[in-house]
Amino acid sequence: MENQSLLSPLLRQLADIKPLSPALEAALEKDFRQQEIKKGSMLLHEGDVCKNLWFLADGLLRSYHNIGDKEITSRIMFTGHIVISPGSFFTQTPATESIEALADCTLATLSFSALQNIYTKFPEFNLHTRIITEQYFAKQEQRLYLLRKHGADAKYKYFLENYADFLKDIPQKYIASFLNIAPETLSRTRSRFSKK
Amino acid sequence: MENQSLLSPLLRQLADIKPLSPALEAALEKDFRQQEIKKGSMLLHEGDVCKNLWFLADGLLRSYHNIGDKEITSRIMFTGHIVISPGSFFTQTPATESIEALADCTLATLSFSALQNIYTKFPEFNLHTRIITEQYFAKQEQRLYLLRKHGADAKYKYFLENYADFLKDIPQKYIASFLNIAPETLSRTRSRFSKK
DNA sequence: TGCATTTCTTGACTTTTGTCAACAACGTTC
DNA sequence: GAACGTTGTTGACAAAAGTCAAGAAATGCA
Repeated sequence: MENQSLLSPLLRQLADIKPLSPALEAALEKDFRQQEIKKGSMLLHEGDVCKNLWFLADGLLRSYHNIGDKEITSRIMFTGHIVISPGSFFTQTPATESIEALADCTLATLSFSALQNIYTKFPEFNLHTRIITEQYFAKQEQRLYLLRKHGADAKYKYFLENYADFLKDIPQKYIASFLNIAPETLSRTRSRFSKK
Repeated sequence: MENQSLLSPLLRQLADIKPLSPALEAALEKDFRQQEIKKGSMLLHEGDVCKNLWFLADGLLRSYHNIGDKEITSRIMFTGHIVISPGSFFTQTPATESIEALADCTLATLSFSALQNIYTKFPEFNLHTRIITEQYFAKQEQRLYLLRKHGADAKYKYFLENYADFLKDIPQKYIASFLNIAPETLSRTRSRFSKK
């Protein structure tokens, strides 16, 4: 990858877990390639295999499922996130979700096969990804907790306390979808909250 | 651990990922200890740090959150599962969930610190746990998908297709809690389904 | 700046689910 | 096998959220 600074936040994140050998760092810089996508375009289509891992150097992404005739937002990912469709990437089977860009994005892209080669050549990299997977796992738990909350008010309150800072500039319809409630319900909940 | 056969399903699972060196296998057999708990007893209390990883050699466990005045089931774990409270175990911070035994259980228990020692002595073990964490991560996604489904009927249908085989002998009130619906609603949904 | 599109809000209404209560079914224990 | 506690079912009702529709506000684009 030519533009080294794009990858440096990720490399720093990895080095914080355990310093990377120069050879491993060089391999990562070689195998990640830069990718730009425009707001509104799709990074992954439901049914396709997620063949890449992305580091979102800048921008905003949304993953969603089509359930019946409506879209339900599974995750919203912003600058600094490592992005995959987990079930699809890990097992290289068709994805059940799509990923779209909510803003122009700059990505660093690593293919599944390149990652496997890195694991083979640098077995110590398993430590880094083990820990990162654990971190994202714990985040998923928090997400599950939100969805289990009863009542739009409780969900919105939890959202304010745990996600609002990150998801400040996002259209409300996506927040509603993230909370798994109708946009109208969110609108009413918000006006009820602001009256207090 | 004296009773080697208790651990062998886990060792086989690990060896399927990549064969274990005899030294690593010996270390695991040494550090895992056998533990029995009775139906109804607690394996982990909300607020405590999850200091152990368990391999559920036999039995049935349920994890749940106390939300408001009611319990909401997060997971149901049966024979063969690796059990932790993820957010708590990975970061050694207080758990937000409790784990109770729905049946008499036989467990193989590994402490967090023993696991860290194993990582230090056998860095190659990170490969195994990286892959296992990925597998459980993908399962969580499926769980999230269920909770996002709208309507008791759709949830129950998804449950039948994806979980029913595993959760056959479990009281319905826990299934209802697993689906995040009231037991009465599940009862009505079931009777509606059986009429078709 | 002005027009067009999208998003947000509000109201009226419908549908779904939760709640409470009574009772039936089941399993356990003595 | 009788009495108990637990679990599951059913009904009536209340509460919550979804839906549809109209208009306001915000945004994007020419």
